[in-house]
Amino acid sequence: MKRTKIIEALRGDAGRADILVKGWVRTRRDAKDVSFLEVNDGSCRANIQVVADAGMEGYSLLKDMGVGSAVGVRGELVASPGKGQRWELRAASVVLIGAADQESYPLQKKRHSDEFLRTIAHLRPRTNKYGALFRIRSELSFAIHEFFHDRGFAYVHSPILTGSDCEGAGEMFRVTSLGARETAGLSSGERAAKDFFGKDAFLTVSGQLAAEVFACSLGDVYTFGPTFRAEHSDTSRHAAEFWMLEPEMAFADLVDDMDLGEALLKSLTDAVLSRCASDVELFASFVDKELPGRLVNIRDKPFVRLPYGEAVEILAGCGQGFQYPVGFGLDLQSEHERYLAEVHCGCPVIVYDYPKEIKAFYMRQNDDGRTVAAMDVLAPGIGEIIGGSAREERLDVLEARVAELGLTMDDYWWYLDLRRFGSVPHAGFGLGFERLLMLLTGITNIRDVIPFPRTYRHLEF
RNA sequence: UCCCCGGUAGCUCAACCGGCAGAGCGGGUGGCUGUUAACCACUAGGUCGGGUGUUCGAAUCACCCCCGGGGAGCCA
Repeated sequence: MKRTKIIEALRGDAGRADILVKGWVRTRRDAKDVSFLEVNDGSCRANIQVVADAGMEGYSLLKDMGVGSAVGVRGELVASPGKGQRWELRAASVVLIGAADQESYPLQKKRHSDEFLRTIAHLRPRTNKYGALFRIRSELSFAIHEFFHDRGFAYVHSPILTGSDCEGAGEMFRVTSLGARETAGLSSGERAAKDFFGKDAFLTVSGQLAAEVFACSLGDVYTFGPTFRAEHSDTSRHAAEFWMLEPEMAFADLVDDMDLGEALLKSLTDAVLSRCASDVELFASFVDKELPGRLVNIRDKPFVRLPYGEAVEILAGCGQGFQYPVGFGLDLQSEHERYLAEVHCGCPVIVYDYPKEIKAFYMRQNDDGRTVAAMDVLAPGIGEIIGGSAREERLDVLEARVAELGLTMDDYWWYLDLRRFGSVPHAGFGLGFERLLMLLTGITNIRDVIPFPRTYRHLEF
């Protein structure tokens, strides 16, 4: 007999004579001649209540069906006479699929701390909170593909391995197939020549350059995949491996870029609100009481758009005592970003036209000669959630900027070729997927929104 | 890398000014005629993160180290 998923069993409007449910026991309550099993199979937040009467086939197995054990239950789905659930499964027979030793099973019925659950990342998805979280993560990934697919964007698989050591966004992990013995005594150049690719190889820090290439051929594209940073950042918002979404549009300017970013965030927020209502409710109850209001706010209220110069004036004149100085040419600090989003605007805010000194070389220079067409979306509680720009498509301007900064583009002849042959204005942005999840769930530590977090000094599981 | 807070039973935490190591939950055993993170009774369970020092006496005070958390910088 085929198993019925619990989400399916609980969704109907009628009882069912004979179904088979499989899942893990969340708790068991025994009375003298009847036992109640709460079984969860991960398909939804809700458990199904199994009622097992003495004398039922397999009743003697019940004593081994403790918390965490895997069971199969066949029986009749009937309206529940008890409070707390609409349907229950009146068991005709039960089987023990996989026992869980009660003395050593680490999950208890009661709430655990996030810190403890991180030490058992292989079991934490079996808890209500992490089950809900990882269902949302999955739904959100799907919603991203839907959003772009509906708009005619092509999904580009940017490479994970790269031979370029300055994609422009931080420290990189070097990849090698050589052991210590094979490299002993070699210079770095000799070592690179002997290595797998005949040159140094790294894990990518961004798919942007590949996205630009494909935008300048397929038009509208996006990349969505893992990226890697070897920075020694040890904070609740940084991981060494994280997922990044990077759309890129040809024939587009900064306004198009901002429009896309705002539409994307609104669409994804709506998707989570409408498709994961029960899971969102869990986060509203146990993680962040203000979550539903914040999500509705993101979905419904137009984002404020603020030129960097105005943002600086607001910060300088607001009377707030900031720890770091405010002034044109200085980068916005966390405290400034949060003031703008949380206090001044009360909703996500897009700051744009930043001084060129504090932004990357590839960003398109504005006519004022001192700013670039860059934009950051700052979200309440999180800070920067999106960072993007129009790209410098004018070869001479780009080369001048590269020279000015003392960079070398030797490895990027192909990137410059985009500006040599049929160059077009184009724009895009990067969105940190984990940070988006934090924004949409209220979870405050990045290690708790990724299945197996990789952070500085931590590589478990 | 810097600043702050913490580490006591499997988990979450108490232990006041230095004086016998505690509770709830979880586990085990037994009980209970429909329970809702059930309930009742009994019970097992400790290198007080590690080291050094001060003291008649250290979970408690001092110093060093390890680990965890929060914040900052950098960023996504």
